Amino acid sequence: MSEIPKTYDPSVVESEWYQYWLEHRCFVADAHSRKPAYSIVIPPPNVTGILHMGHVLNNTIQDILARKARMEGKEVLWLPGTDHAGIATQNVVARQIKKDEKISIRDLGREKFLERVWDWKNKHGSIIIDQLKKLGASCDWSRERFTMDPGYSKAVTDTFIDLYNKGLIYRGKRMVNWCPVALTALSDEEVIMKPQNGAMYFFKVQVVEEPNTWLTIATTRPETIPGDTAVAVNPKDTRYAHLIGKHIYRPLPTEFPEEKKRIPIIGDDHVEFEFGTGVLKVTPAHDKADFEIGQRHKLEFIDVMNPDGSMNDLAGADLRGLDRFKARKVAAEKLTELGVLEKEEPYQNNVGFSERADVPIEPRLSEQWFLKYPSVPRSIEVAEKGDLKFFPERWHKVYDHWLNNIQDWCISRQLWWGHRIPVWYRGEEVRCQAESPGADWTQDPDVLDTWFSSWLWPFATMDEATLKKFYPTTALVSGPDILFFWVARMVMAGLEYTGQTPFSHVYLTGIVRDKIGRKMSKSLGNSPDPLDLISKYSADALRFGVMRSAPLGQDILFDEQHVELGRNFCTKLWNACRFRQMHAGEVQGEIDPTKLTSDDKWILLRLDKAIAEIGDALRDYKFNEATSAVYRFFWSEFCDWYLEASKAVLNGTDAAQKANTLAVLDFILSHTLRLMHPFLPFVTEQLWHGLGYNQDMPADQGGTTIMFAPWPKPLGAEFLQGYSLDESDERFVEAKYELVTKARNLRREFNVSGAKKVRFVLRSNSELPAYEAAVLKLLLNAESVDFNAEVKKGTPSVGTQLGDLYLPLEGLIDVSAEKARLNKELEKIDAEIVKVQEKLNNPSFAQKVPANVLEEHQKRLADWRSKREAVLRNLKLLEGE
RNA sequence: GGGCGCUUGGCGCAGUGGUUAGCGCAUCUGUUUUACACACAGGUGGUCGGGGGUUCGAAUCCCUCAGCGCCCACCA
Repeated sequence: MSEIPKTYDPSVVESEWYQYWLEHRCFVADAHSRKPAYSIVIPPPNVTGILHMGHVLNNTIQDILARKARMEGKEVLWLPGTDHAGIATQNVVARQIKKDEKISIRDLGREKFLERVWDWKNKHGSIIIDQLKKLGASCDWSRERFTMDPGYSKAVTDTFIDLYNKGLIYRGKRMVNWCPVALTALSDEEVIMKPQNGAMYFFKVQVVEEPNTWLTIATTRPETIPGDTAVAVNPKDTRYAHLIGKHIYRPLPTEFPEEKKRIPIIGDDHVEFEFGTGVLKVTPAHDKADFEIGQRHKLEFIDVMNPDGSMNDLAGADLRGLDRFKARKVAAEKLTELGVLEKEEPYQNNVGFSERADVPIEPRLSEQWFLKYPSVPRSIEVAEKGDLKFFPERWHKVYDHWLNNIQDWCISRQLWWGHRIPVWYRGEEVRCQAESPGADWTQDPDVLDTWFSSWLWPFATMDEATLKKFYPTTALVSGPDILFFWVARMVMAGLEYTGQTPFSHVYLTGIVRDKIGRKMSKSLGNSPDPLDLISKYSADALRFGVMRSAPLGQDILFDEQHVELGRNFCTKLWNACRFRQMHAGEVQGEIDPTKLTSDDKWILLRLDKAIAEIGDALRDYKFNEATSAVYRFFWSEFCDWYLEASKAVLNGTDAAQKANTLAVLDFILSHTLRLMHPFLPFVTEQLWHGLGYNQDMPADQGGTTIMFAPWPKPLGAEFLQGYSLDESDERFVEAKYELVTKARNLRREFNVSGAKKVRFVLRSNSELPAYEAAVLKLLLNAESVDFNAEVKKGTPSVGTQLGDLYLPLEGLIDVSAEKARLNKELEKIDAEIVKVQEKLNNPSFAQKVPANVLEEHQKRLADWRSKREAVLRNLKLLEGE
């Protein structure tokens, strides 16, 4: 046992213990262990990323699960790593190069650029890993993986080849979400719909065959008119149905000859009667729905834009070279000049934005690789059958809905940073294989969507032995924002390639928001730097604060005050342990059951309850409940009551009794530290050693580190019986504490300072044992507690379950005031009695209510009545002689 | 348009049919009492978004309205 210093300096302690754990290989998972396995794979953060509050939440939860599992005797693997994050990383490095060297990456060339990205990765890639270490994450760093590691990359390539050979991957010219800034295709999931304020343009077109007939078309995108290859109406729409088969002249580009502007009027069910004018311009190359109409009617596809979103030659002389937004305005002007623009109305619609570049995506026809998702029915089935469970459960529905409506996944990206598509071309020949078939073959220039690699994460990260021991993993902890991107896809890949769901529990955290509910973001500047919080309050404090405010799957409104609370809690723990140590003595061994005081029994029972509660809460992933239970037990029950009561013995003279109380204190503290360790790994480790609890333990049971000390189990019937702990002890002690609270209230009401030692009188039928009297005296800060002594008329009093308590006050007695006070009290009690009685008098209540509820109500009534009697007794005393 | 979540004291949340609706923060009062002022003791403050229903009994179940938020969806 080393001496616990007066103040706790987390900054030193935390880094020392982390180093210690690393040196003792505490986080390393043994694939050949005989212990039952518990495994988690980390959601790999972006290599370019820095730790934010979402990571703190996510990884604290995983760490809690991992640490608890270790203490429960499991062989734990928490597998860490990072994601190459294609677009994000490419952007970051490209921007840096542009800034430093004023050159674009195209100038640099593919090979050179990739070298730069690797340089960047090697230089900065460990930042977020180091930050996780600061947080206390107990990951097995010896197994750290990166999605572009050679082995991992091979898995990605092999997967592609396999799915290709199965006919699930195909190449096709289709409508994709095109990001005009990143110049790449995106998956549907990477598109974010945002309401935009734009305009609806109404323009008219002349029917070729009926020059007197004009149709009015509504559009938000007049710049795409040069790409229109038909006009569509609903065949059931009587206003227009007769025109199907005829033609109109497309107004743009103006300089085109008439025959080039002549486009058909077609009938298609997709057109809504009510919307706009009921006439739809069809632009198959620039709109997903129009593309489908185009296919149905074998229309021409005219692409009028360049990849960067500017207009090309086909858009005509007026628009050529203009940016799409500028072109929209110019197109509207042209329509006005032609005299065909009827009106322009403000209009709000949803526009898809590129997640990364935050610009409107362009639906664009392009040649891409697509994947028909594998193992979809089984993915739905495993969740239905409960082999895959969601916490909270409601996410199952969301998962299910997505799987039932998925479209093929566009997996190719026009980027350089990522896994190259393993497809080779020679003229018309195509081959899908890892290595080049020969010198005259060229590889597909595209890379794969980052998620096409991360969906293999739970198994592609593991070697054979590790897989055998730790796969499938136990739990996955993720934010709900990547449920589709990552979680669902991992299930599919897992089922397809391992035949098993890669994890059986999915815990979806809330999203961390600021205290007024906004999403944390760099641009708002409302995201605190977790490292600042750690250096200000400690990692333990940060973890505790975040956990305490993280209800099951609800969004978390982050407030620094939570962290402050966490720090205060650590300090409280520190001081309570110091208190134990100040009362000297070596760690006490066994508790002598015959020497237990009522308070000892009470706190042991409370501990038992807390252990059960914390265990249950953690089993259900209710981290805030677990944290609250820890908090309540330790602070409100142990510190506020037991510790204070224990001073009656510790400051006394009975050495044997003292030793027993110290043994109880050690028992409680040892359990408490272990219960807290998953939440507060550092301070608990420090105190575990500081109090010497490691000394009697075998090395793998907490002798070296609290990390492997056994996780507390409920004490069990045998223990409770052996120590003769039962409800009567609980009731008595609670009555005692109730008396103390009431007495303190009495002081308050009569302005008697809590610091002043005063005399109390307790009048009761049964005498209190000396120990109880001593505890009362201490808790009441009394000069004495006189049993059944005489009190003067008008002495303030309060009725308790242990008797009537009086606070004799010389010279301060005011009979009428006291009478008024008691009468007021009486009124309150009477009201309660009426309430309960009314319930009990209701005949259907007595009939229908279960026996225990009835009993409870009767007990309550008796309780109120005895309180009433106490007040009446005292009133009588006031009036009497 | 569909789905989901939320609405409890000033703020953030617990409580999902049965004690006097809890907790933390904030606030007010008192206390520097040898574990802790990052503390201790005590207090003020809510009838549980509105309305209706089921029930002996509802914050808790059902219906409905309203507000906030999220997700999904090819209405130009």
